[in-house]
Amino acid sequence: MKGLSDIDRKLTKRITEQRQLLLEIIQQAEGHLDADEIYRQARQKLRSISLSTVYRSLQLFKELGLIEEHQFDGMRRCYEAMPRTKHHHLVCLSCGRIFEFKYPSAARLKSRISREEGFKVTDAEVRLVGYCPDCQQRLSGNMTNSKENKK
Amino acid sequence: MKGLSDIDRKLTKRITEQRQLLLEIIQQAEGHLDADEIYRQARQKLRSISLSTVYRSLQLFKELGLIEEHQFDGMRRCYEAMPRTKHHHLVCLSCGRIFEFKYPSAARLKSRISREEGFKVTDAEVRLVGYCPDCQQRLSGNMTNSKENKK
DNA sequence: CTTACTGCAAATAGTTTGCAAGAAG
DNA sequence: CTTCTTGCAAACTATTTGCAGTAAG
Repeated sequence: MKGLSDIDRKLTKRITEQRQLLLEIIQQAEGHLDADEIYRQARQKLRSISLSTVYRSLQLFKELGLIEEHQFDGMRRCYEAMPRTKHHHLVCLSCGRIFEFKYPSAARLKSRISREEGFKVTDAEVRLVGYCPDCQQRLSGNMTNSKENKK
Repeated sequence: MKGLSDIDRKLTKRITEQRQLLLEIIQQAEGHLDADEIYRQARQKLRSISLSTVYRSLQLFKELGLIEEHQFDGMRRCYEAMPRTKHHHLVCLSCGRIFEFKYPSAARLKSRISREEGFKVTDAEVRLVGYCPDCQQRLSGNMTNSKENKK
């Protein structure tokens, strides 16, 4: 016991090879990666890395505000480097890919609800689901049901 | 084999005591229930019902368009009777309760994205997170961390 | 009889945790 | 040496599946 209160604990975060690598992978990625994809990519550079390290690092990055975590209905969680500009997501029900779009009006909604409902809104996210141009084409052409891609 | 193609199978859905009970519970509920809560409520009326029946019925109701499934980041899935009027959700980060609000502009966004991006948008959902009036009060008053309620 | 539905137990998927060893300050 | 981090294996949680028995048409 050194006289430190509970609040003061966990001060020193080390920059390890693993963490550096993982963060790099997330930041280099154009899109959104799930834990397993990050793990697979990391193993190509650092054979010995473990899945728990991935999960623990993601947790840490989240706390530090370096990345953002999303979970779209029914899908596994995915991560992206903290975006400089706020955006929203469009999920394709067929191929599972995630697209982004801007929607500045969300800020207005946020303050409206805060004002009208007394709810302190910390974040507003708009999620659209549907079919991307590619999949619309593919699905109309042949009847092959291709829903199992991202399983 | 009766000459039925794959598409023709699974035609007859039976109305069983279990299904009736489960649907009733969901429809009577004011808010959103998760599978386990539905299970617990169902057992009070029908002791022998099993959790897998609950899951299988939820699946069925979803397919039939009788209920809607939601999954808010990190939380377990929850269900509500198919709402007559479209609404969106506000999740309290402290107590986990889910509130609803209307946002007609979402329809406009939906058609805008369809038009501009060639994405066929089937649904638009706005999700706000933050702190409900009750929790704001409670959290400012005393420092007792009450995040574990809904765990 | 044939098909649908159920409860039970076992399987899965994704994620988290305990622990002992190792590396950093 | 004290604290932080890691890999491994085991634990956990939410959900799904296989199966044999039962009920319904």
